[in-house]
Amino acid sequence: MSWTDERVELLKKMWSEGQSASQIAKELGGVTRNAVIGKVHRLGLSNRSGGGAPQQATPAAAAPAAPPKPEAPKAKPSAPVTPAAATPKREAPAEARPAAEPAAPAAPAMSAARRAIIPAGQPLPPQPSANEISPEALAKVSEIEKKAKRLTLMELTERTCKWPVGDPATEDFWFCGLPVQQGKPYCEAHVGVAFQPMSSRRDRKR
DNA sequence: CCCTGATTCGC
DNA sequence: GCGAATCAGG
Repeated sequence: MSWTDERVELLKKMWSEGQSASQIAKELGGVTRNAVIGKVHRLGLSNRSGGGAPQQATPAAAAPAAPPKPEAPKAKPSAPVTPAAATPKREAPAEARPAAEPAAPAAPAMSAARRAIIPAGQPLPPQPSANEISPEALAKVSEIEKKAKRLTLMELTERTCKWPVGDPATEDFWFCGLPVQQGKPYCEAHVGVAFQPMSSRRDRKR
């Protein structure tokens, strides 16, 4: 693979968006994160500042080269607003057993998809959910989504949060990807809304 | 251990 | 110019 114009463009775009070198490498394909970092430096844009600097820059970095930033702060269209913050709460699986957890990501993702067939982008509140997740947990989730790695299904590993965000039927769909909590399939924030203690349903008339 | 970016240096 | 190896850090 070589650094074609298109690839460089994507690199620039992603880098200024705050994506990590490894994520960019995955997206580009055919290159390692080292290659990406190397290119970033050769392009002289190690200074990420194009609208927002959310990452965690290395404090000890005396970069002598700090050329002007030609990249204009292109408005990031990605939907920061996600109904998913409230969406998945409905299917929050109240699992009490810390054992076996099959295809965790598929479950919530799919169920969200089938219902999304109706309205896309509108809150889908029907469905009398019989559980209330602490507002704190939900707030935490919407916040965490800003820092999410936004991985694709293929990029998920055993230690990346598999919480789905967005509508699987659209481009705006990804998995959290943040570091999972010990043994769980989700990150801390998502574990909070995914695993509910058995409650609010003392009457399990069946 | 997982991850991050920074730098070096043979190619 | 490129990027693996390495370094330094969280």
